[in-house]
Amino acid sequence: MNINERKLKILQLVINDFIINAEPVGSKTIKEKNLLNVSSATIRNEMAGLEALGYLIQPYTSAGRIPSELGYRIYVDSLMKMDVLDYEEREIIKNLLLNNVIEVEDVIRQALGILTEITDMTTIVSLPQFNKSKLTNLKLINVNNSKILMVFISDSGIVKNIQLPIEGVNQEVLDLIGNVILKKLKGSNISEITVKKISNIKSELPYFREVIDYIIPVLRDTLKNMDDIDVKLDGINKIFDLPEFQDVKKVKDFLTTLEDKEVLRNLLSCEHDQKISVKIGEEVGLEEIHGCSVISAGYKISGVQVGRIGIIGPIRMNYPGIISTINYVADTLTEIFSGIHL
Amino acid sequence: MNINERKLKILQLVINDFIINAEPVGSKTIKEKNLLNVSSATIRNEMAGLEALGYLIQPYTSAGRIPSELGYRIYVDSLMKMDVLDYEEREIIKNLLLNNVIEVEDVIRQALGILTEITDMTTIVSLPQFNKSKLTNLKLINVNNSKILMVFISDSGIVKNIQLPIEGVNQEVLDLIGNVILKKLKGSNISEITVKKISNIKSELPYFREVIDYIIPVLRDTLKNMDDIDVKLDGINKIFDLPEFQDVKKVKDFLTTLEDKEVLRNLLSCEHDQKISVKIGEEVGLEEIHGCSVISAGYKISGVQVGRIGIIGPIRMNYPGIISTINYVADTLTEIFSGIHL
DNA sequence: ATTAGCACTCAGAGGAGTAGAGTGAAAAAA
DNA sequence: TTTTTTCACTCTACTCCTCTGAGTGCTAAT
Repeated sequence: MNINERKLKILQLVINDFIINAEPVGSKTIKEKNLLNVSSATIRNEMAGLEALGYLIQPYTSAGRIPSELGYRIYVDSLMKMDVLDYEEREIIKNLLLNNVIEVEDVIRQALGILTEITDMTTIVSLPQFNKSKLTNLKLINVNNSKILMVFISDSGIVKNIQLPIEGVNQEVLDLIGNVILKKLKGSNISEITVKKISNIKSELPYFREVIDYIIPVLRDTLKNMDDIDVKLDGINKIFDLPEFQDVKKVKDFLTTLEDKEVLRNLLSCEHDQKISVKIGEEVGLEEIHGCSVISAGYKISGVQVGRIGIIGPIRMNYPGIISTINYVADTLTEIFSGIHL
Repeated sequence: MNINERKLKILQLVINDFIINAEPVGSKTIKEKNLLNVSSATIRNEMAGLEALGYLIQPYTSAGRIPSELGYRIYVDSLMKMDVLDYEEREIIKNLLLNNVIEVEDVIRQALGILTEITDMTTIVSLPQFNKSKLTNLKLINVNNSKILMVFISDSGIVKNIQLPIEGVNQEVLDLIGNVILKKLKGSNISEITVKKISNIKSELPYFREVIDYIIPVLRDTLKNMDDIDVKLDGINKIFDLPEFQDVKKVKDFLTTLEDKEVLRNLLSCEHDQKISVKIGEEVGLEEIHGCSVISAGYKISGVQVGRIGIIGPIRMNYPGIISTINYVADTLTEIFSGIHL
């Protein structure tokens, strides 16, 4: 059995139909689209061929066909016609995102919300990795007699707070210590701030040893912990409207699995930081989640891909439309983060 | 038809059984508990009486009875035997909470997680209202040439950051301005920082007018927006294990409704800031949520009730056990927030 | 006032029957 | 050889029916 133009055309029609109706597609349905001037019997023969090739699946004898994961792969790689977002849609997205361009995290959260509304899918985003950026400012602030606040600021405009329990150090001393630490570390790539570099600070601060001895290990641990990429989720209840999630067990599995941030990171991860990644079914690579696809696109801050934004939904989804939307949202994020310097 | 001891005893037994088994309770089941030396026929008569009084409901002819909301109300108010948490359970809760006593928000989040695990219910908490506390420190920090960061610290140890887009103001100037604003507002109750009070600051800062003119309205707006109580949710997927949520529509309604923070605030609100609040069924007062009860307890920071922690679940729940757990968790929060001064 | 006895009710499970969508394959047509 | 017509066949989903069992309410006896 070999593949041919007509088979591919039929595969495309079956997938297009199944994406909309979520029900097995029969030869008669394809015939009625009037795009192939052949009878339903011919289509049946071709469909049997596509099944033998592994692109279609028959749920049971005498049902129509549904696409296999391999079928979707072919579809995504070579059959689907990419949508181009029309001007209005692009303007809507851009304007909504430009609404709030002060804090990186807020812009991203906004983008996630917009993507949820447009795609009607559950959306995921990974926030910029703090440790990929450079430290530009650091402050120690007295909270009260028993606690100080450390504020880190990176060149990508991300702010991190850490509170440390330290007894009675006044603000002047904190400013002094803070300035010495900052002078030593300013401009360093955060992931490159090593134990050695930090230990050097000590030699420059002969006073307030007890405070320094306390702060430095905390600083080190904190920077180490920033390795974890933070991930956000939105639109989980979009799945309730999908026929794929009409039984409670499926919903439970889906929601329970997505509670784990490690899982979310995994969903968004992809080889070589590709711009667009489309994982279909088993390619998603999580044992807990079956029958889902993940589409994501990377966004950049100062030319470096620092995070990804995407969606997760049933394998049956509008790939071309969703890919273009995600792509545009990611591009707009990149544009906002580079144009207006945050 | 009048109420009597035996009827109340039967009501109690029916509710205790229904809480566990989630199925209509028949006269035979009650008889087999061997706590009443009467026949099932007598129990049937009494149950018919309880139904006439509105405490029990028969889902259909020839089914057992289930408690009505009124029945649960009587149960909670006077029939149930309050559990006392045993020593071990108290120790577990306390130790888990003492694990992390640096930031108020982290402790509360931890408490929420613990409550979810112990009660197997969806949990809700309202974070301390920033505007009920006093401003103790304020810093302006240069993020980069186009942005500054304002850090507010309150006496309850809560920290808020706001980023403002302001061009090229150097750190010395920011320190100066920050100090003047702080001197003027330090110790003020945040909700009492009025427009007038803020405007007074201007007169003390004859220099850097353009920066001041920009910062002051932002400061005012920010403080005004802090009125919103922030609310957190945990354990939403606990509902999947409950027989009450075995159809997708119910799950959808539940989850969709709880997405709205305003709804969550409503769930936790109660008259006169009672220590413990038990809202049963319709008393929950939300049109969108039926068949649920909400139990919550207030916690304090420096003697003032600043937030509440609680659970939401089906009306059929283990009231005595859950009430004592929530009560203990809230007390422990209060203790942590007062003992170790944050 | 309580209980035993009994006829009655109703949800839910299981089974039979039916409709309809869709197939595969043989035979006819192109 | 390829395509189409035709038709028997398959399988799900739905409806209708019956049967079972839990639980009731009522009556008469204790």
